[in-house]
Amino acid sequence: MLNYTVFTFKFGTALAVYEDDTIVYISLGFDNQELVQEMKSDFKAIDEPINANVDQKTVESLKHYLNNQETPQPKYSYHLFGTEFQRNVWDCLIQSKRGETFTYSGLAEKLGLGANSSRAVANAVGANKISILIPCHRILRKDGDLGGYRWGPDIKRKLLLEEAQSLNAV
DNA sequence: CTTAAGTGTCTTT
DNA sequence: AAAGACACTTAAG
Repeated sequence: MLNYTVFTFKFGTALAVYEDDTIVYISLGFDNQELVQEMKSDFKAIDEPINANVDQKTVESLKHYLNNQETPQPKYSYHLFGTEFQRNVWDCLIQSKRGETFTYSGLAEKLGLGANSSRAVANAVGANKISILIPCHRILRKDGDLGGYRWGPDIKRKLLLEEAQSLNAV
């Protein structure tokens, strides 16, 4: 049974969908209604009903993670909806460390696709439904631009800034 | 600076 | 099966 919950965190509002302790979806934003709406349209292909019951333990640990940005937590198992290609791309990101950054073309090469299929990779990256846990904010354009971010460039910038700072602090 | 072409995958006809 | 959309990149005006 899927559940979802909306809560605030350091950079705004987050909506998480989970089943037991498996995180399935996280989106970020600033407006609760918008987040719920977006989530519902993202899950239109899924028949299962979504309740607003809150598993307090899951939510607390998730909040803690979002606020502290510690290294990926093994206790989360991710169920990733998506094609094999998309999961390959996402896996690359999940295995990345804090402070690490990529370009789309670099990621494409890493996947054995050749540097000019960057657009395909970008497409797959953009399709991810679990913000932060899939650190798609660590991807920058090759020309140095921030690039796009599904949940808003502001949040992306803040995340990168914080990761860079925490890296320097160590 | 701007424009255009190349590129692979996904979504929608 | 085909067309269009993309969180891109590179090269050429």
